[in-house]
Amino acid sequence: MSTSDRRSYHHGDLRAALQQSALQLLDAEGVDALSLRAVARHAGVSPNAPYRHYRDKDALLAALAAHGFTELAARLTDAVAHPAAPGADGADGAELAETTAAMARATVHYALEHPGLFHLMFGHPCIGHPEVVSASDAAQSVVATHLAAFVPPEAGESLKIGVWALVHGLSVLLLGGRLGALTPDRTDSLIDAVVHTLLDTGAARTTPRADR
Amino acid sequence: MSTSDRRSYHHGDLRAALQQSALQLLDAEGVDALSLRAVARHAGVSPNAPYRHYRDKDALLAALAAHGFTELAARLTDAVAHPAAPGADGADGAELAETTAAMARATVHYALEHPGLFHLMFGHPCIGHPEVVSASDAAQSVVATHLAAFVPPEAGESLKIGVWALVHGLSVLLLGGRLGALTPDRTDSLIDAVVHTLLDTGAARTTPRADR
DNA sequence: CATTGGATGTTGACGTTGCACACATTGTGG
DNA sequence: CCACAATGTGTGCAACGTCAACATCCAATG
Repeated sequence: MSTSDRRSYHHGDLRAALQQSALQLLDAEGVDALSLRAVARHAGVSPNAPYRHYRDKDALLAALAAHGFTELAARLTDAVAHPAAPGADGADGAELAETTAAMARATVHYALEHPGLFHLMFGHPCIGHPEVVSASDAAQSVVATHLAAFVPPEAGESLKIGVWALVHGLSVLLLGGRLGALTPDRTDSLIDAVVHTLLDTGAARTTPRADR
Repeated sequence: MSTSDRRSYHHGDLRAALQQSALQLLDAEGVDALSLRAVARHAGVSPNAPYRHYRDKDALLAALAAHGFTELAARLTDAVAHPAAPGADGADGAELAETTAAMARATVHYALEHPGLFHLMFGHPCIGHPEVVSASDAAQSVVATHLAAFVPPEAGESLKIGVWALVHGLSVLLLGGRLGALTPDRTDSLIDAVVHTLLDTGAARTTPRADR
């Protein structure tokens, strides 16, 4: 079978299998091409089997989106925990920009890795589901936490929103492939350049870092 | 009939009527609730009439999206042409932030006015349509033009991408209603605060040459 | 052990959708 | 005046989401 062998009439853990199948199809075929029936087919069960585990199609999509946000949050914390930045100039005042760039890179990578999922997470309107909202809030709070170290709580709210918006906007732009096809390296340096152009030099430095 | 009286077998300008009906339904019911048949119904014609004017459903959606980008571009130029900014005098170095905030406000307003359309413009993957791409590029170039006055062409690319990403991210965030329900006034001041937090003390002052 | 009940998967059906085909109606150029 | 291309209609089909009824299995109870 596509995902795992079915022992008999009962499938050991259909819920997880459906989620897995849905994720594969989502990133392979796109959001709107994802049909509940196709998911069931891929999992090797009848078209109506999913209804024993999800109330309707939106419930499945919501579960996928929530999973995506949780995974994104993990990526974000990882990205900040051990930075992949080459120069390692972390000591001076550009830490804010560097942290932001790291989170932007992580988000964009995740978006490019899972385009269908990402589009579902941010694009689908039916995702007012509370499950999704809380997962999304958790991811956002990761950003807020990492940002809080650099600014007074006064401006923290604006910064948080701005950075989250910037990161998300960059992801969408790059996902759309509108900025030309880029190698992963070029993508990273583009992200760095954009982030630094916007908010470098804020507190400490006064000259934009113009590399390249 | 819903839109206009049909004189007889032939409808004077079905193409435009369909577009109009589709726009109404789009913002009323949401993107995925929009069916070609519903559009035809709303326009008072048979389910297959649209196929004489649009190759398929995606073609209709693409036309709508392109229309949206064109209208957005117009709003952007308007917003910068006669700024609605309150006490802010534009003579000092904060012009960049003020211009950006104006464009962000215009975009967010447009997004909140036409949520369905906006979601289609940025969310729908089937919009690789060349018609949409060129309209989107036109809108983006409006942003680039207004930004070019404040920075050297060197950093212009990064700034353009960053501002476009920021504006789009803010729109999505506010469209999603994730930041709490806001009055229009509160929305505007939130946008201003975010944009200034990101740009004011940073990029604006770092470019000493306010050329020309 | 046998029974039985709830959880899980299946089958059939209904209404809706996007789209392809053949057909009807029109006003317009020869 | 009339054929013809443009435009709208009708019918049909496969796929979809979802509901209702049925089948099958595991597990607890006697």
